[in-house]
Order: sequence, then C-alpha cells, then structure tokens
Amino acid sequence: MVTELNDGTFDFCETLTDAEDALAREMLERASAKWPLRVMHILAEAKGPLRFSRVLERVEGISQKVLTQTLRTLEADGLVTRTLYPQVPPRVEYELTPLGGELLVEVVGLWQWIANRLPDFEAARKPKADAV
Amino acid sequence: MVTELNDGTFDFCETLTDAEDALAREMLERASAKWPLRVMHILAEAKGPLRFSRVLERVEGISQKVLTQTLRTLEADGLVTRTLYPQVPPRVEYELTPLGGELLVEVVGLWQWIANRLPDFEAARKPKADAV
DNA sequence: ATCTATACATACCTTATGGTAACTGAACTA
DNA sequence: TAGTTCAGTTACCATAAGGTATGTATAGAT
Repeated sequence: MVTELNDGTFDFCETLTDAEDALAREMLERASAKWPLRVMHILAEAKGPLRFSRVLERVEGISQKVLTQTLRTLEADGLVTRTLYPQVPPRVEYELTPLGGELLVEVVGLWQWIANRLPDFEAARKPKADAV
Repeated sequence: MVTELNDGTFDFCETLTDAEDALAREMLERASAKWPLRVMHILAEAKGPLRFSRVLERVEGISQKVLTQTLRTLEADGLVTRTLYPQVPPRVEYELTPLGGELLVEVVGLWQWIANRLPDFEAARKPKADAV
C-alpha cells in the first residue's frame, strides 16, 4: 500500500501485506466508530475499572444489549479487560488496557485535529449562493 | 469534553460546545469509514482529477450506486470537488480538495500507527490457552 | 434506425445494526 | 413467599446500509 499526496511528500507503508492492510483498516474503522469510541472514552475518564452499570449510565443513549456487544468486541481486540467477580449479584468490571489507552490517544488526536478545523468543514458546506 | 488517561497526561478540548463535539465525532466516523477512506485514497493516489468510471474501477468491490452516494457525501463535506463537463456522453471528474488531502494525511497517520502495532493487536487476540 | 458510451437514478431485495421489552439465576431481604 | 439486585441473554421489530438489475438522456457512429 502506497500513499502519495499531490505534493509528493507522502509515501510509506509498503511493507504491509494485503491482509495486514485490511486488518489495520478494520481496526481503524472499529476504533473510530460511535459506540466503541465513546465507551473507551468513558473508561479512560474513569482512570480505573468500572462496573457494567456505571458504564451503561455514562454512555448516553446506548442500550444494554449494544453495550454488552461493544464491550465484548473491545475485549476481543485487547482494548479492554473484563473481570468477573463471582459474587451474587455478580460484579463485572471493565478497564481500558494500555493498548486501548494508547489507541484512544491516537484517535482522540485525530478527533482533535478535526475539531480544530471545524470552521473549514462548515465553510465547505455553506457555499450555495455565492458560486464562482 | 475532557479526556484524561490513567497517567493524567491528557486533558484538552474543553472549549468545544456539545454540538461542535458531536460534529467532530461525526466527521471522524465518516472519514474513517470503509468506502470514504478508500475513495479518498484512490483520489490521492491519482494526484489529480479522476472520472467517475476510473474511480469505480479502482475502488475494489464498490457498487456504482454506493460510489455515487459516497462521492456526493464527500463533496458535501468539502473533501472532494465534482466537475461536470457538459459533453455527450457526460464527463464528470472528481478531485481531492486540499482539506480532503489534509484529512487523509491525518487518518492515514492513524492507520499507520495501528499497522505498526498490529502484532500487539494480534497478540491480544491469541491468549486462550495460556491464561495467567 | 439502432447501437454505444457515460454518469447516473430508481426499484427491489437482502443483510446488518440497533432498539425495546421480557426473561434468567442466585443469594439476600422483608 | 415474594421482591430486589446485577449482568447479562433472548426474542422480536424497525431502520439503515448496501447489492443487483434496469432505466434514462443525448450525440455520434454504423
């Protein structure tokens, strides 16, 4: 995979196989999707383990079914740990892994970059009346 | 919006309104989704305008319907330009805008970061047999 | 008169995603 | 005995996303 911009300053990532390329794209897609990003964000803010119910409360608008799915996927990707304390009623705690934390930093960086250029995006949407 | 990691080194982006925050997240989601990312990538590689059919050929697996939708969305977001040459048969050319190019650089940077850590992600998925 | 090329639009269908609501299990409580 | 808690699971339904196939407009070529 080669990427070059118009000014020719861009060219890397040639050592990846197609499979690796696809996997990286998939992770990017997953990590920047709506629910996973918000869940990881909440877990990062907590600075420690959170019970299922606490996450459910703090991720506004998510249903418990989708939260379960999301957390399981994050766990499978090594971004979150799940710890079951065999009590009654059960206690399950979720926590961001170091890998998850690092990934979140990167994604939030991109999100930040976009936020800084929001005026540009908004400007790009406007020009209806004043065509050149 | 505040984001802090476990080591407390992370805290910014507090000046955004909720609306701006949501918009930035939305752009992030859109930009890192499957088709938009691949289309932008093709357009970046082309280093210039591409006709609709050329894009369709190069974005493997996309249907013409979805490509049309994707390009229109990218255009509405100010990431690509659409130029219609009123010939018969029609000629339409698409090109990355500077804003689109910049965004792609950022997203590809994240994608690169992920690619560099693929071993970590793969390792995170493995540990089934050797639990601690 | 028919065919071709281009960039779509449209109708129709399948799949995926996500939401709601009800159910579970087991111990503790009233 | 019935109710509560927690972390789900399950069944069911609505919406969205995406695929396939076909239609359209127009001018030039055959």
